[in-house]
Amino acid sequence: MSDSIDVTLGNIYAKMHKHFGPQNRWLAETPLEMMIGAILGQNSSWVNVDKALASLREAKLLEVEKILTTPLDRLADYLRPAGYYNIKAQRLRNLCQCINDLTGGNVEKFLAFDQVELREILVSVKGIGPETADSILLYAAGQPVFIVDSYTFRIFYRHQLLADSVTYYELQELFMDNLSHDVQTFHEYHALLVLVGKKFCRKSHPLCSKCPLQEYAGWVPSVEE
DNA sequence: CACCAGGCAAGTA
DNA sequence: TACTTGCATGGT
Repeated sequence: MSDSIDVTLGNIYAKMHKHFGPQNRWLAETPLEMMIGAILGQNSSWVNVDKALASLREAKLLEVEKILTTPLDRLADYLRPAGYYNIKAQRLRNLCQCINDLTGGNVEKFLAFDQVELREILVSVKGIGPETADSILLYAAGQPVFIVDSYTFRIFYRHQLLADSVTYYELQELFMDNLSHDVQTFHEYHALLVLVGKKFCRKSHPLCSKCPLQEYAGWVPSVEE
């Protein structure tokens, strides 16, 4: 077909990268801070997560031991700006308890577990689901896993690039089967999807004609053998 | 004012 | 298994 366009996940990435340029995403100062940020970021804006992280840092609570020993209601108080502060305080506790149990509180050792094993450990922690686990794997452990989030679903669904019934793992598999497993690329791809989602693919809005991915709407991404 | 933000677990049928 | 609901502050 002379008028067909080549729709691959690589081309979609290239299109976004050309439109927005490279992304310098926020990165926490330490791996533990990354993990905490991943939990605080659940269904919350990062502006507010940063405030919570800053107050934790100010109070010198960014340590496994401190999070385990600080009274839950006091810990929760620092988390207020991030929302869901009671639940998130407990979730931070659960993660730190897990790190303590497995490696005596040694974060480096904890993150050095084999990728598959670490993922199983993470999702077994109450309060850590698929996306939070993958965020920790990519950003804190430096493992090449693709993070699927609500923006990823919404952007691809709205452009009719996938059925609404696909699961987290099916979509993750699609990306990981068709992209090179490169940490930096996965960082960038995810960041660009978040950007496109915020700018051109918001909830309760129709397909946006200004979206750089608009020309791909209705095509089925070709898959490598 | 209404709506939304880089989810997750628990409850219901 | 497949929905629905609670959690909560702060920005647009």
